[in-house]
Amino acid sequence: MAKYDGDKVEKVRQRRLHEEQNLFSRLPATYAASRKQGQQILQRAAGLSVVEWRTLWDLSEAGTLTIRELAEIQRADHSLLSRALPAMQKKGLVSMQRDAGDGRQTIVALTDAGRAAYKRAAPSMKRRRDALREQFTPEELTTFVDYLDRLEAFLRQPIDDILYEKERVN
Amino acid sequence: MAKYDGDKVEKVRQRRLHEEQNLFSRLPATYAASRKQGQQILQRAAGLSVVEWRTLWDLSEAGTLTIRELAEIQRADHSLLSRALPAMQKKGLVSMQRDAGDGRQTIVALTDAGRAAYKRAAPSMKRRRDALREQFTPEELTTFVDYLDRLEAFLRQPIDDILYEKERVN
DNA sequence: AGAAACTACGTGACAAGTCACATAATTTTT
DNA sequence: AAAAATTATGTGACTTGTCACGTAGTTTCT
Repeated sequence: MAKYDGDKVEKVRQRRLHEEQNLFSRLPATYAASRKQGQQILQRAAGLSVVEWRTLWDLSEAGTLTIRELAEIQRADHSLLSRALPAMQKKGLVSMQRDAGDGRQTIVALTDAGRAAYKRAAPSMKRRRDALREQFTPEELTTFVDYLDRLEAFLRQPIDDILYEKERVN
Repeated sequence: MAKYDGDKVEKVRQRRLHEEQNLFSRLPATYAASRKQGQQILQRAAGLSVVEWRTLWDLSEAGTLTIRELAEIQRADHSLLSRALPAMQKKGLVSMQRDAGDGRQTIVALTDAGRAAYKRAAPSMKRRRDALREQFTPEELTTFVDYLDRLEAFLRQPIDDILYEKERVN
């Protein structure tokens, strides 16, 4: 005895369809899917979290880095790293030591275990990036990144510039 | 006495540049910026959170909805709504009642206060959407959403399809 | 040199998501 | 009709991310 309210179903469909065209509502869902997929792959391949993976990758590519540098590369707040790193150290993935030259900084370096974990995860992550390249042409990817660039620039504007744009002298 | 390690600076720059082209690493930062901007506007305009705003908007457009329907429209997990709604009820923004017809469901409806809060926030949010349309042409926006569509479809694939694609019989 | 300003990091509090699992109500099967 | 499967919701635990603020170390200014 399905009490089917066709009108209601249609309303939901309409609303969902409408949201489908809204960039601001698509972005969270797309990112959430990305994060979830990344988490699954990393968990399975090497028992790593996304933040851990990014950190190992950056250290592999750029050598030792400070917390601030890691945060800058990852476009994230330093506090995220500040919290994740001690745990990574405890797991033996990285070493941390105060910079002798500048006592404020902490120098983070890969350990052998960190390098090994990176190597366990890297092939799967590479396969994922390769698979993405099968879905988009190089031109599309370039355009996509360009759109994200422009969107991010827009989003990082002071909100007054957006809300009271007419008063801007531009 | 700036101990300037030019080589190191260059490494960081290189690494950041590299990440700049990586969709998987741009997405989190772009989304974070979007969320932050939305939070600021909503907080200032009506003291609302993003989840609250979405919910008020959906209810305004589609009438009363169940928790599942709200989650579906928002492409989010039902638990997010399940947690947010009681607080919204306490604030007087929505009413919740068990569906008499199907005792599993909860019917969520706007209250007058909810409608008022929606009306306070809506103009700013509309201005933001309008401002976005000044940054992208309609064609670009369509393409952008299409890319997000395709990316999301890719991301929601079972990870085995991605990691062992060669074995797929497709 | 001492004061003032700046920088790096740690940490508490919160928002927005996810998953897994429990429970109760409904629907489908046998 | 009873059993089995499905569905809607609630809830604990966790990840990723933000901000604000405190503290300590460095740099700049006077």
